[in-house]
Amino acid sequence: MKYYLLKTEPQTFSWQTLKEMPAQTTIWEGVRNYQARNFLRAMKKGDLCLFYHSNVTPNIIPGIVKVVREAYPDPFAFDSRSKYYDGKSDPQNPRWFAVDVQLAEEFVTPVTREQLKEIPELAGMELLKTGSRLSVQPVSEREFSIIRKLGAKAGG
DNA sequence: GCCAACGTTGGC
DNA sequence: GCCAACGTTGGC
Repeated sequence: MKYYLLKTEPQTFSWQTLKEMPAQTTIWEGVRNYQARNFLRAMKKGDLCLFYHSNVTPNIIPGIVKVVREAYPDPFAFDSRSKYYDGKSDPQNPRWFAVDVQLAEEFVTPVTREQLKEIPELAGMELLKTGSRLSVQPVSEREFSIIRKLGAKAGG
């Protein structure tokens, strides 16, 4: 099993919205960066992802989602009305992919970026690197387990 | 293939 | 709102 982190701006797609989705499941679409795309394609059913809210104060991880459908062509890339439309993506040879994820675990206490920065073992995390913009990124088992424990702890 | 210009991301 | 970091575009 592998671990990842998925970034989303709450104004685009929030944890709350996910909770209200049927079966608390959503397509993870709109990834338009090749490196992020490659991580999406590497995901296997059952892999777990930290759900990260970027571009908001505070930045938090409210919980964990799991991959319930492995990578398939991102339908939004072919929809000319979508902001994620990419005319250069050929349906016969799709350029962009999506996965489906389902809410797996809601943290008792959302984990904040501030908290993460205080933990020496997390200093190497991609998320915390200056200028990191990768919206889909791998997380080590160790990092994942530390963050999961933080979230499970009542009172932060 | 280089690289300047430009647009976007995202923490602060 | 600022701006550094980064990815992409396109002229040459």
